[in-house]
Amino acid sequence: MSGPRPFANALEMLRSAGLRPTRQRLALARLLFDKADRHVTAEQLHGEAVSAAVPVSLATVYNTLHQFIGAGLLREVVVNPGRSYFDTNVSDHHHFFLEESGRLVDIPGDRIDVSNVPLPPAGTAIRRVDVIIRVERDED
Amino acid sequence: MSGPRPFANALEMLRSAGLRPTRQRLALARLLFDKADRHVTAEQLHGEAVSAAVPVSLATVYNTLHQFIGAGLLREVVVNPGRSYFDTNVSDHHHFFLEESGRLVDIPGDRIDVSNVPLPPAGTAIRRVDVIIRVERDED
DNA sequence: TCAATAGATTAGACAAATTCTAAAGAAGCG
DNA sequence: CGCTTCTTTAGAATTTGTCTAATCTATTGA
Repeated sequence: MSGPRPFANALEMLRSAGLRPTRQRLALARLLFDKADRHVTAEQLHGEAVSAAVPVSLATVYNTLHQFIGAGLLREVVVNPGRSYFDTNVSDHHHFFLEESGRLVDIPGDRIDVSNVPLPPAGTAIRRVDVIIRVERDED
Repeated sequence: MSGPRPFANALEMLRSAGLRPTRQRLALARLLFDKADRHVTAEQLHGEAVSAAVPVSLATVYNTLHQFIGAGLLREVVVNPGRSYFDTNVSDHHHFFLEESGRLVDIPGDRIDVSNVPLPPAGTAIRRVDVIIRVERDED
């Protein structure tokens, strides 16, 4: 759905990112990338790690998530004030956001067109375009 | 830039919204709407009120901002985890976000096209489409 | 005008998410 | 193995925003 994963396993992925393959980082990488594209919060991921009997603190989860973002392995999605989602899909795409449930749904980049974009303010260059389509329960 | 303001003054605006025109709400409405389109945080607005010798607590600033949102006088823009911007422009439009400075710049709705939007997930309806163009300082 | 009342404001406590700090632990390297 | 560097961690601190209970104020109608 978002192209082949570039890494055969977590160890290789961490090595390529220049991050020491510690027990915590290996476990978090597996939790994040072994399944399909995911949108997780730090608390969620920490809960999964604890459930999987991986000894890891919440501070380390935050550290690791930010290191993964820095390495381009992960993307942050901001839809809600006061809570961040971390998206394992780093290809070009956008999101539906279901406000009631807090769920994010990917929209592949080629399934939506953003065109006629004006020039960015003087002295700046576009880094990323985020389209967030906020949806609500349909009264049927 | 965003059409004529629908209200001649703050008093009339609050009345139409069914909100008692208290000293605090009147002052905050003037700070927000007397100038051109603005993007402010709650802390910023509180600071402005205090500077203008308006006695108002931060709690009231938050209450008032949310009441104004409920009345359709204001819109919340979410671009940064852990901080909300309140936008006095409620017409159809989008934003450039300058990450380094935290500044928002309006993009009129008719200056950008979002097309070919896929159907929302079953049982949901689109409430709003937000386009956030993240820009960074251009290395010239 | 004035008292009654419904609604508004406030200080300060509280809450949630995230970051920081300083100390202890683990990796990598010779 | 021992040294050095990087990592993890508990817990404190920070930040943003909300809640509570008491006080205050706008409105209303006699």
